[in-house]
Amino acid sequence: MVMTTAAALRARKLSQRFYRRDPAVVAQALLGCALVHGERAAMIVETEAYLGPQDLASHARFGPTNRASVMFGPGGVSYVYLCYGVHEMFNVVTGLDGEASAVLIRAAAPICGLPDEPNVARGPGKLTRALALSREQDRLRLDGDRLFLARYRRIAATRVATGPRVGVDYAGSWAERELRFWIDGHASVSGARARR
DNA sequence: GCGGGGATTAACT
DNA sequence: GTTAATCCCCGCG
Repeated sequence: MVMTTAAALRARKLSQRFYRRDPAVVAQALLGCALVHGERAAMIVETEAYLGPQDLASHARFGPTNRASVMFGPGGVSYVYLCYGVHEMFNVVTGLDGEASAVLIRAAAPICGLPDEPNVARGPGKLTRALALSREQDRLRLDGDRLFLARYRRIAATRVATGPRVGVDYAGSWAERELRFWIDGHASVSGARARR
């Protein structure tokens, strides 16, 4: 078996069209896809959808602010921000221009260019660290040469689990919506507050 | 300007 | 289970 490289994944890059759909649809479709940054690549195993200004868990709830205005543009672009003054979070903007939706990438399994340990990118903060993603990668097209997503593994619908999003208890009834998606039983899915 | 708090993590008790 | 780390965004005045 030949080791997959970041260069080999380039041929399977996702098009801009992929992202211009409903964030919950994109969140599920991203499971099993590869997130590639330079020579590093990991398979996405956990995502969350954020629906728009009406979603009280989303940064879009404040409108098109300096930080989050990229969410209001067309999909296929990165949104990276600093959380708790400590961790950077990597998001994929989705939908059409004017629809402020996005998908948070919460966990991934190593493919190449990073330590082959199931926990190295388990959790959104650890994922950005493992893939060397930071706010320098904010607002970049996701079909670039160094930063892109690609088809990698096909995940059967029966292997996809859903549940409430993590860390958004302040969002009232929006906290209960099942907008978190993960590959059931995968060792790289974040576990701490996985279930409620 | 000021103050509150957060899409987290690791290291404690 | 609890908490520190650490910063900048956002709302308000």
